[in-house]
Amino acid sequence: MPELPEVETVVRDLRPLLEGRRLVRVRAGNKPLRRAWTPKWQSKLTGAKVAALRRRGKWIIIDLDVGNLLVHLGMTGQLTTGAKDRPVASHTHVFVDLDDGTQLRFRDVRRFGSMTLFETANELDAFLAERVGPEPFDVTSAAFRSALAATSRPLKAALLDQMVIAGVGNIYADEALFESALPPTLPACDALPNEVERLRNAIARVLMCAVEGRGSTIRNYVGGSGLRGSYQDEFRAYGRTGKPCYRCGTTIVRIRLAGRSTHYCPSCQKRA
DNA sequence: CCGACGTCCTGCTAGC
DNA sequence: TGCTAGCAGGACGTCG
Repeated sequence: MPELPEVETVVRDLRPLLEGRRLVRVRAGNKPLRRAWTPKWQSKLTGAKVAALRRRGKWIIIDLDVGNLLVHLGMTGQLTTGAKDRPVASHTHVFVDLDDGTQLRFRDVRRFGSMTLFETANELDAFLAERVGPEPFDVTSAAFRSALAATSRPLKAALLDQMVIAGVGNIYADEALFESALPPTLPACDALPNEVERLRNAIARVLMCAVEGRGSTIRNYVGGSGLRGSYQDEFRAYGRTGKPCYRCGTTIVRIRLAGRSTHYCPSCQKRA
């Protein structure tokens, strides 16, 4: 469900509610998540103080004085706070009581998400280093160009690769490709330098606008305080199968690429 | 090594 | 109305 803008929104929402708080009690259900929850973490986390909240790619990092909690929302994950006694939604897997009487909850219907504790910063950094590449707002032209030059996969597949660029998922890959008027099927290594630069700028622009709109709510995404996003109203390619292209009027088509639905305009997402 | 593809899981809906 | 195939903001293991 969540890509960079949604994850960033959750982090921004939760930051003022979590930073400086102490964890009073931590409880996890027994249904396994993507990465198994270890029971000993419960005691390890009790009394821990939240130093900071940050995002890396699609990962949420909760820095504590006893280590770092690393959260991934997978497809359907929700991380929210609120009154401890609010009704418990189905598929809620982790409950964290805070010292101000509120409760942080991790809910994930499909359980593709995870919440794990790293006891040292080194372990966390090593874990992230092997699966998260440059942030889209920081990546240099040269780095992005060489990452794309190194693969023959279609552009769409390359954008979904978190080591190529962190935080882009199925929606924003389609939106950025539309914005830069590039075919999703183009082998990444065939993209010309000016095309790569156009794509890099489009990714940053699309993600920035989406963050401003608090992400996209298509199905069940909610921010840290339960608010929905609005960027779904700005989609120009994703989910617009059969509708006219905003640029040229041609019907937007959907194909299967890299195992994912891919939406694009067959007429204007072509090379000059 | 690289890339394509299946799998994990549950719920919703389009289409018969 | 009722059923079911197919699909869903992701990541990773396996196979060729």
